[in-house]
Amino acid sequence: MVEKDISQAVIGRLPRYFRYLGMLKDEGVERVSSRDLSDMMRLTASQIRQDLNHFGGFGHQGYGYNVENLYEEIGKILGIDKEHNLIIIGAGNLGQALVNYMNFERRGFIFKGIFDNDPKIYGMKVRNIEVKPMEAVKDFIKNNNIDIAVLTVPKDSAVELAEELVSYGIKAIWNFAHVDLNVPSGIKVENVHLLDSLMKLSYNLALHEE
Amino acid sequence: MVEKDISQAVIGRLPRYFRYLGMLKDEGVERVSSRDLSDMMRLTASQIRQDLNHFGGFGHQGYGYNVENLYEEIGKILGIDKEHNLIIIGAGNLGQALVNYMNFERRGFIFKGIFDNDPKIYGMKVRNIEVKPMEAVKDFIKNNNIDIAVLTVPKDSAVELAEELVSYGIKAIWNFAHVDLNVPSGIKVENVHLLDSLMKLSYNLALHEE
DNA sequence: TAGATTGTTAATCGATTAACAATC
DNA sequence: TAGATTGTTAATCGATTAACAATC
Repeated sequence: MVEKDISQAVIGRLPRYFRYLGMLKDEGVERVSSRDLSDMMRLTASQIRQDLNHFGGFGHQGYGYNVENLYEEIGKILGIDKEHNLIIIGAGNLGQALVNYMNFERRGFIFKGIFDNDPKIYGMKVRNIEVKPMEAVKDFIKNNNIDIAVLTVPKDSAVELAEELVSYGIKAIWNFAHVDLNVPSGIKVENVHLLDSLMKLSYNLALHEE
Repeated sequence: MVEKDISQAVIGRLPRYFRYLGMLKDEGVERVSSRDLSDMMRLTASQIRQDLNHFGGFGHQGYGYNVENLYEEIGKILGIDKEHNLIIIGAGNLGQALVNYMNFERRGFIFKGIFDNDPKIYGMKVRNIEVKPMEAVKDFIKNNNIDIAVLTVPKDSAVELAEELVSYGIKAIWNFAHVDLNVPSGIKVENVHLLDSLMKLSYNLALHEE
């Protein structure tokens, strides 16, 4: 992977392309034109072609794109042709819900460990994974080839925990805590700020009310 | 609220402004300049001033912005000066986790009802709210002044359910199902596509690996 | 071959940044 | 008053859309 400097706007659309191509594949569709795909996805054919051509010429003139091939190529670009090992920090409701959600595993995101700092739940099992104390996380990362840490802890401890995880070699954090993490450049953070999302909905709702 | 045609890029930044202003308020800070705020938030002072001026001149020359005042104004813009009543469709792990998460309620997002189509869990209580059968949702919406429906159901039933909810008068949907809903214009949808988010992280991780 | 559709260049549109007069 | 900082206009940058020659 040497495609550099591709805007996050483009990258943000890739999973959606992937999803639509997966649907077409499941329907047994063999090829699709940028025009047809754009009709389905409600964006312009031009944008689709521009987006894809950041990564290579996957299409054929007069034919369009081979669905199965393009699906696979986007999968590779997204790095989900390989498995990823995850740990989750914070075994609360949300943490447990994520571990129990099977679709991540189907796409190669495998939960390997769950950690918490509440002794009352040490040993508790969530989908066959035992909750371990935070003290065990350092060795666990080293010994289990962990790529991604999922932070489902209260915001007050999140910033400090992120720094700790980075010091143990974690390169990517999926952050559900409602706070901006402060990590060195090179460490990838993807925020899921649920309250922010809900506020956006509230704004758009207020706009057309009354 | 008559501020129209403001780009979603701007709106997407409002909750973050709100969060930083809340922090400053809690620290007892009285005023802040766009410059100071931009240093904290790692964006340009120019952008902050442009963003805010979409909604009005909240600052004062030579002084900056009054923290408490700006915090309140942004709260109003986001529509969280009022309470919102929500129902949740799908009482699985994620649905339960959301209901149990107290921070939504603290911001005026109140879960009023939980619905599912699995008879085995009818009557089960999640934070004192009883899970009701889907058949009850129509009347519930009518009688309880519900603004927002939260969809935490498998993707296969989501599209149909969304249409049903719209027919009952729901104006906003917070969609956790991994599918694009098909609703009339005017109905607000905010998607939380967790798998897409994780894929973005995977992409960015792959980029700098090896 | 004729028709379809790509990849890519050029044109447009929109968002961000810079600059500065206004003014507290 | 002098200094600080806004609100706003102008300049720049980047992303999206349009157009079309290349070619399957």
